Amino acid sequence: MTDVTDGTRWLDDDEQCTWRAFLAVQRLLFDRLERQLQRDSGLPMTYYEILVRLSEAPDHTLRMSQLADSALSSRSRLSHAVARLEAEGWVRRRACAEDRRGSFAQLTEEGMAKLRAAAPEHVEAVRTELFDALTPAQLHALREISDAVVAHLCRPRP
Amino acid sequence: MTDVTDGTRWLDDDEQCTWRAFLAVQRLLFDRLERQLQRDSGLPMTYYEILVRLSEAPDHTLRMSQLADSALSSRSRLSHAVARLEAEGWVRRRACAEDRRGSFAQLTEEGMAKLRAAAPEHVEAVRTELFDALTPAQLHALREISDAVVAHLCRPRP
DNA sequence: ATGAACGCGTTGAGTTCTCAACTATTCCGA
DNA sequence: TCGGAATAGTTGAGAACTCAACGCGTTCAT
Repeated sequence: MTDVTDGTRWLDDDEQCTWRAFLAVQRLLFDRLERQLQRDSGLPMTYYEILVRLSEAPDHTLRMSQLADSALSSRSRLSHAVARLEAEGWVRRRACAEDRRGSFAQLTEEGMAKLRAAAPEHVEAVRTELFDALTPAQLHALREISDAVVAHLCRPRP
Repeated sequence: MTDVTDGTRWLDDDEQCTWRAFLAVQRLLFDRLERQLQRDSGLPMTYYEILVRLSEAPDHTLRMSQLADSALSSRSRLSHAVARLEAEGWVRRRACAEDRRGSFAQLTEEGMAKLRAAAPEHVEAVRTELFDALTPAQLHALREISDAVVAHLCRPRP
């Protein structure tokens, strides 16, 4: 698996450990946050994320494609998600006059209430599970690392 | 949402940015790796992970519960996953004589071949999408941060 | 002015995941 | 040694996601 004759740039032991530790964070942390949010509020994190982004938009309204971009979701995923959020009464779709292919998603009052109810426990979980584990220096490093990776992933594809 | 009278330890602006950047890494990076592996090898990352852990075990064999622990998977998730891997002929289940509730999962030769075929492109993707974005110092920091979070999450629950 | 290419959003089928319930076995204290 | 609790693993139903295909509106080059 670490044969060097095949042109693959395999990971060395250190890199391997780093990668696996990072993978472990990803699984352990997000499984836990997902579970907390589901148990306490009946929402997957991606749906919560959608409510958050809408709550920050002017008039609590965003074009579907802008919402997909800001929630880092595929169009399809967002469509399915908004369908459920609409059925629950937390989001409403509105037609777009300027571009009649498009549509708006708008957070309803009930949706805003739902978000307000869900937020405290979720934020508390993020804090206790992640932030409380790290020193201020580590938090700062995490910020820079994350920004670097995001920039790298969003660069024009080579 | 940032009302301080309710006892919730809200995130300040800096923390908010850190959290969102980290969340973005999680979504962008793992969506991409997942997609690459699915496209090139027809495997979800969690299934790939299972094959990896088995390949590292003595006799390519592990108890289901050990496998679940080492792949950071729930029992149920693992059961479903192994069912598919077995149907593909990549894993075989074996009864456990010492504890007749238990069972072993063993990687087959075909499973090993599958893993060998899938690995190079996946490792290459991990390298180009993550490692190439970071300086050696950042990689080192990422390792320490990840270890700290994992230790924090695995500590005896308070 | 027209038609091809593109963009927006949705849909349906199939896959993977979660949760809760279940069987079967083992452990352990009285 | 008996019986309840704990452990191993599986199952099925339902939720969420992916992919590919689609319908319809817009854009743009000719």
